[in-house]
Amino acid sequence: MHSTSTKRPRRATIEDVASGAGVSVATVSRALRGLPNVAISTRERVNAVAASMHYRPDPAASRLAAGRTQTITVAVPSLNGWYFSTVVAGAEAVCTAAGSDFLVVGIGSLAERDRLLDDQHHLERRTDGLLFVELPISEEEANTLRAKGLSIATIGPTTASVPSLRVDDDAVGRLAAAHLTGLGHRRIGLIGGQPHDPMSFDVPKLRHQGFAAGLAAAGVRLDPELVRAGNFGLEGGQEAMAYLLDRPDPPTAVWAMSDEMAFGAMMELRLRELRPGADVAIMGVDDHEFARVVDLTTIRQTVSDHGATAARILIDAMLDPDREVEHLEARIELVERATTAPPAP
Amino acid sequence: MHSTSTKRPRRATIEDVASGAGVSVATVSRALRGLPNVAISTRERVNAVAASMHYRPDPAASRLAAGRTQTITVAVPSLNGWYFSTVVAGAEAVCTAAGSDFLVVGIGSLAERDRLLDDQHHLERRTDGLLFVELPISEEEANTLRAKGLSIATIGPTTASVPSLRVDDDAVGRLAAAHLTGLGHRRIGLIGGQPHDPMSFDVPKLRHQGFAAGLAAAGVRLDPELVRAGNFGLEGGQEAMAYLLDRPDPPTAVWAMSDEMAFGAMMELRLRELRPGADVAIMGVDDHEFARVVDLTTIRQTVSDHGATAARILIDAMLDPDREVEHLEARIELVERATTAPPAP
DNA sequence: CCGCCGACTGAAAGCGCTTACACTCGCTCG
DNA sequence: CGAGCGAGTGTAAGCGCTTTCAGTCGGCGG
Repeated sequence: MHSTSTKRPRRATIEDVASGAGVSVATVSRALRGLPNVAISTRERVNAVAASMHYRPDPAASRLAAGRTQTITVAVPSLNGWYFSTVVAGAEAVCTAAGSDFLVVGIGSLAERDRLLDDQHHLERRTDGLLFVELPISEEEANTLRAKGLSIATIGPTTASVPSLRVDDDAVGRLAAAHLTGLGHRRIGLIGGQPHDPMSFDVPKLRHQGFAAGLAAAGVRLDPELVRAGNFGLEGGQEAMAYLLDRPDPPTAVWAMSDEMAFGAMMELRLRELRPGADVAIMGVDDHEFARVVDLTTIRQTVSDHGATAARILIDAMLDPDREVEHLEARIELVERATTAPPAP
Repeated sequence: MHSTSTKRPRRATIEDVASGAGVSVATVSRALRGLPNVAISTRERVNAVAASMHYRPDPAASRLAAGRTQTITVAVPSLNGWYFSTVVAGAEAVCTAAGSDFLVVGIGSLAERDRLLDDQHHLERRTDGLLFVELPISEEEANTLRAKGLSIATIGPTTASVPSLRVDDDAVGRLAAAHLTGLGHRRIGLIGGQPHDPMSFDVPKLRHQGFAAGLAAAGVRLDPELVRAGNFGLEGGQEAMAYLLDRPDPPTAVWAMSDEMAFGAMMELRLRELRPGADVAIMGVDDHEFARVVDLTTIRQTVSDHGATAARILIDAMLDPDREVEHLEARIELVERATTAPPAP
């Protein structure tokens, strides 16, 4: 028991299977992958022998020989944060189930995104498909990637030639506006994302637009004084709420563009001993798992499905490159809870 | 513009670089990987040529030839849930920075875990290192994996021969007990994880033990009547709290083994119009991002570091197989907030 | 009865790297 | 002054698959 250099038994190769089954390696390769032109009897024999040997094709070898990697990569701004990790979880399940390896690369900044795209040689022979989560891709970048043989899809930002899953952010804004005005609020604040956040420029803008339009439809004006942007996390929401409450004529209702921001806003309310709903109506977007915990009114997105659906679209596109480009739209739904109520009289 | 069969330019290979630099492919390979026995001048020339050609070694080819994959795989029970996604995020950052591909595989059940380990041929030539998050590994399984040439590390469950990062769950329990008894509570409840949850059997058990011991040290008995287990999420916590409050002699303070469970417990309090802190003291573990939102007293773990640190340990072990097995212990720290207070008089 | 076709199989040429081994020098050392 | 040595380089043999191409063979139409 003092030899550390135990030579481990060679793992079965395709040749072992071939000789075991009395056929050539070519036939084994075909049989195992379910290609046509293999006699049933041969196929069965090969499968049996392979199984008995616990044979697994070496991924590196087949990648090298076939030029396909059986790998899908998801590029995501961050793995922290409920939204992203949930999306990734959904995608992982689908990709793994489809027999692909699932690679994750975190893109923390626009610079990293550019590096990834710029240096496409890094990706080129490393992955077959690329799923961009909330990362905008230009037509041109898409073309370059496709020219390298990569399939792509996006969640969030939409590019005409790239299959995508998006949320109708304009509709989200309108829905929020309708709910709040429906309750009778007239003085309404908005907590948004950084309008200049280069990572997801569209979302805040569209939601803002839709919200303003929705208010207008109810005869309410969105006072620019009551619009405050911050980062999409807790801090951003808290800071923005503090700002709004400090206005000379503060809002009676506030919509935050994400539940996490709404949570932050609620923290600020608590600090000031104001009650959500009773003193200030507050609502978010996402139906984050914890929205229930604090009884937050919100607009539900089925985020886990987002990842799964987008992965599905991507895989479809990989299987059939001639398939028409799919642009799906995710469902949204108002969830009324305790943090919104008619304004205090 | 009607030809879809644009043949893309061949990507540069090591041979292109070799002829470009006027050396053999062997020398290019050595130069690019920083191996010794390459003249400085040669190395520089090769690097320059490679850079000018945007050359990247084909990962599949080098994997096949070298037998190393430059890939680290993290096996995690789920990507949903704050704890796991945070750990994974930490590990991703380190692995990517170290130049490894980062593969994620979700292990939703014990059966899947067994499949993964059983069918080790699946992993064998697919990854160099394996990080198990909250997945127990036996000595024997560890040996088999090592025999296949895989390096391993764990977060959570500890196996003697496997580098690991763990939390002293006994100490966690004692810390919680000390805090609650210090406030003057005597009738104290415990919301735990499934004792039979095969995925992470140790954690609930050890925390339970430590908690009981901590109470005992303060002269308080842990009434079995006031111990209730559920799953580690919101629902589990809510259900358990409901159960505890329905006891004939309900507790004045409750410790939940995770913040998520504590949040669930707080939901139940709200349903019954009881105030956390004032009516029932409640505390958790993790310092989940939202603990601040609801002002929850908790025991902080630096979860993001967990992933990063464990990845670091794994990489170290891979680089130097003879290195002594590291067993690190994560820091814990009491964070006092508003949900714990002395018992109502 | 013969040629042709389609179903099936095998031989062999890679895929783009790594690495053992052999080799060439210009020096140092005895 | 020759053997020996080490630094630097090249040659070539794989790594374990996939895929093209060239068959082989039995059956069927003419």
